[in-house]
Amino acid sequence: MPSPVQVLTERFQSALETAFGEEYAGTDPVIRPSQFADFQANAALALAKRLGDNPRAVAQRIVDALDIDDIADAPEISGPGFVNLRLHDAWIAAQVDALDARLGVPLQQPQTIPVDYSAPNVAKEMHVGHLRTTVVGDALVRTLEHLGHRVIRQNHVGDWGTMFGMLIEHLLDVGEDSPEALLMVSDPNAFYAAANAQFASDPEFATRARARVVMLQGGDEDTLRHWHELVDLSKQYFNRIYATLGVTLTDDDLAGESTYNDELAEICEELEERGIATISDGALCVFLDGYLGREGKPVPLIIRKSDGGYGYATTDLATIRRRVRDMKADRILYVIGVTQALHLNMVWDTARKAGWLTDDVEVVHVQIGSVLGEDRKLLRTRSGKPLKLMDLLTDAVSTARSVVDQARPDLAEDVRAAIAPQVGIGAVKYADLAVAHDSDYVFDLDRMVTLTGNTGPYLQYAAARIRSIFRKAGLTPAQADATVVVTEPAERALALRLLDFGEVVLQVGDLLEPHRLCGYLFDLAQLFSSFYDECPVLKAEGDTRASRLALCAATLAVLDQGLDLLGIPRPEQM
RNA sequence: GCCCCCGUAGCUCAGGGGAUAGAGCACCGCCCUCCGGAGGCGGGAGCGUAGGUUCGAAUCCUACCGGGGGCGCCA
Repeated sequence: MPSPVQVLTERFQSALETAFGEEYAGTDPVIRPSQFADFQANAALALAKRLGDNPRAVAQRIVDALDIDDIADAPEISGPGFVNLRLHDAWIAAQVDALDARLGVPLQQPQTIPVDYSAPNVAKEMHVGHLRTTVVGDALVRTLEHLGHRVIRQNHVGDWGTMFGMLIEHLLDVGEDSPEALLMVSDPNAFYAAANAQFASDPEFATRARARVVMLQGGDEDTLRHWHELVDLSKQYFNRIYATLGVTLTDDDLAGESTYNDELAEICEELEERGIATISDGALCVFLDGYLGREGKPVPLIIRKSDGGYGYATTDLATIRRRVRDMKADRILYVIGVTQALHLNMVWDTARKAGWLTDDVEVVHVQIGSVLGEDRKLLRTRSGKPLKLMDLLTDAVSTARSVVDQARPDLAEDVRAAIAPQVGIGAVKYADLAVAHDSDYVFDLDRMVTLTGNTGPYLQYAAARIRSIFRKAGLTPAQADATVVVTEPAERALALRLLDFGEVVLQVGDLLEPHRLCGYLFDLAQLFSSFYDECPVLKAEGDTRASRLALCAATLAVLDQGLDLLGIPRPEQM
């Protein structure tokens, strides 16, 4: 079921071909929403110069060749050469009727798309930065899969490094099943801090820790077993967060730094042999054109430290090689903080130079902006410490609880208790998704959970109320399959907007911008609100009632599908 | 110093080169005895500055101003 924009684009392209010849068949007719009609076509203005004719005359020639009587009124030429289009009510209604389970979302030519997102660190608390890459990444993944792509989730967890010597020794000291060890699951920063304090204050411990690092890197079996225990404890922590958030990541998606260990030496050797990397101050570095740092000095990408260890530049090179060579990626997404832009660009340029990244593979940095506090600085606790993510989520749920309590005192206690997490988590996730992913935004829990404005709870409420209409009608939405008839302006506006869903989802997958879907769903919910305000549904009779119920069902389906693509929970009632 | 991101209404944010720049919140004034008010209608107020490209710029380019971030052995 093509969207109105697609239908109109096709009609205009054949008109352009008819009017101006084959070479114009592929021209974009520039179909846009219009304040004076349903849509406008702006192609004439751009074509005027090329055709050596004035824009209004060009518009007339297009209109003369245009065949759209079956779907729209006679086009009007206005202003400097805009072609205004008003779709037939009957056509709009028929298009809504024709919506199937995909709701107008096309299946694209499948691509293989590894998506790198979330990427927390073992033995460290996830913070709001991780929250955003996790939530945005998951929405992109869901959307791309829905569009028919083969998405490979890549949770590039920080599970390797010199700090593991210290962590392992600490684990051994406190005992594997001790309460202190279980802090890894409940409060990983506390575990880390305890280990670190020991390292700083106890020379004997520090010596053991350093020796342990050597054993770990040497592949000592016993040490590896302990390392696994640590990673497993952290997995429990990650999974607790993911379950709370309703994120699709599982253990199968873990592709941590440690999984690249065997490739790092080889990568360095190859780059050095081929003269791409050189030793500088004892470290193996890649210097690339165009990267200058302080005082005009070239910025190195350090792929092997002077002590022989490897940093994240090397593992990131390994990720590219694996994703291009082994996974046969068409597109690779890195859903990572905006602060990593320089690093990523240097890694990509190095990979291109080495031939590991080829021009037929598109790499995209989905830049994630920072989450700020009211003071416009990075969000922290009042005492200035980084915020524990689980605390933040707990806060969100309890704030949502009070909103639900206030809005729905009629519901039973246990029902309200069940709704609160859906609303609270949905509110936080939606706030992350509703603003452009690369912009910083101010975290304001109270605003996120309100039932008015562009919030998650507003959309959840919209869907819940439509469900309640069907409960009251004694029907399931699926049973509301009557023919849609569009007469009232509010019905028309709602129906027309429903038809844009596929186009919007396509854009989200294309531009990797979930906030477009948020904006669309909000707009749709508002249009539904106006419709419901102006057009009685249950009180209407006969075909009108049936038609309006069908519109309700279509709106609910789009809201549900849209929220699902965003990963926002959908309470039955609220 | 170099590079990246960002300056849109009082606040939080949208605006894929197109007509008179939008929404939400906040504020002011009206209206609706409503299927569960996420009510409805109206109002004030804005594209950091200066150039350039274009028939047309919030959008593309350049400079400047202002804010944030990054820039050799943490990841």
